[in-house]
Amino acid sequence: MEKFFAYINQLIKLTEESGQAFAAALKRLEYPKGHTLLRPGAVCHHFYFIEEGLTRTYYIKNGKDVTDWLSAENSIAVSIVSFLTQKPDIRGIELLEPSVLWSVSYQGMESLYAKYHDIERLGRLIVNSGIIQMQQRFDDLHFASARGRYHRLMETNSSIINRVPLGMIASYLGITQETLSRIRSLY
Amino acid sequence: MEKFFAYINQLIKLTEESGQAFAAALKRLEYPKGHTLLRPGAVCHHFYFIEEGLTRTYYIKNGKDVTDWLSAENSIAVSIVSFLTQKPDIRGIELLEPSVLWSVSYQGMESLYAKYHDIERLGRLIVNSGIIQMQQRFDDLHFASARGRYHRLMETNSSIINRVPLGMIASYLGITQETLSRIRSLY
DNA sequence: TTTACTTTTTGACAATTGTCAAAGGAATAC
DNA sequence: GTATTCCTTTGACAATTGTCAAAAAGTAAA
Repeated sequence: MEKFFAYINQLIKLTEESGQAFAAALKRLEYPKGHTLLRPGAVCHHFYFIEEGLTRTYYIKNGKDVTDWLSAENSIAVSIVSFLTQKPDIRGIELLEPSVLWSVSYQGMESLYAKYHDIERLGRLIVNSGIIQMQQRFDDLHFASARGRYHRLMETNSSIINRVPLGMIASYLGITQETLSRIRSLY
Repeated sequence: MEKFFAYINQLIKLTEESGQAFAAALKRLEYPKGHTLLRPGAVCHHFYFIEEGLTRTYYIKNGKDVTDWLSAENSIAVSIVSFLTQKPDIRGIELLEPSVLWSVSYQGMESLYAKYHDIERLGRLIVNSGIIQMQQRFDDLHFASARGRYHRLMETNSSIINRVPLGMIASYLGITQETLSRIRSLY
């Protein structure tokens, strides 16, 4: 739990009371590789802080498996639109490694938001950082060649690349596995 | 101002006091076509609600002008990452039509957040809707052909398409103007 | 080890999209 | 109304990436 609170403390210092209320809303989870956190087509009722491990958010498009997002230690895994709207989404979440997670429910967050101003602020700041991450991802994807996208990912997330099968990296970058394999063979 | 409050009321009902404080932080602006709201490379100190008109967020990449976002009446124009981080960003914002805007400063929002819990919630909900929009845009761009992206834009934003030069639509979709022109000639 | 399964690479070819150049059109200013 | 500028289309060709198929390499289980 300290890891999660270290993450939160980067965003805001909660009061003693808020911090305890927040801690009470957390649930520790431990699952093996391959475990499904969210079934595709379901509503995302929780978000997960990853203390240890690796998760993949994905969906099936035209019969093909597409990796939408990868989250490792000290970051958050969630099907963000489904969580915010509490509506079903095609995205599912699975574990690529055995993981230790802290889950927080949508209802739990709503209760905390209503009761504690500073947790409402925390929620806002978490979504802020989500927007910043999405914008960076978007910029990478928008105007760069397949090779450029791969090399940029190498620079910024090389540790994750070696923990994930090539096909998943390829669809994450918006290219085919064959193209990525060829890019890698060239340098 | 009613238009802006109608927009806000879809997200949350502010208290009388909060509503008045928020209203006091608004500034009405009226500018001609071509006016620059934010210079590329500067820090985005304000966001703008568009009562009437059309704005374009753009940046220069490899010497080419890239349209990043288009916002029309009843929506918000902002260089989101720069606004949230208060750091410079390559994005600029300009008016594509004479426009009536309501601006809110970063500092103004911070003061309101600190004082009013419900405005902090409003801020969170506005960012939520921003992330949902970005995700939709991202999904469109990630796995669809140039033609598919154009047709989807036609379905969802046909009104904007006819108000914006083709080259700007093309870079918004991540394709060249020539390719878009050819797509359109085919149906 | 042997087998079965998954992941990665390679080849041949097709489809999509980009680049460069030039010509039409449309809008605006004088 | 003509000139000027901006916007859009078209052509020819090149570059990038995708598709389909198969082989090779790596991993895990029996």
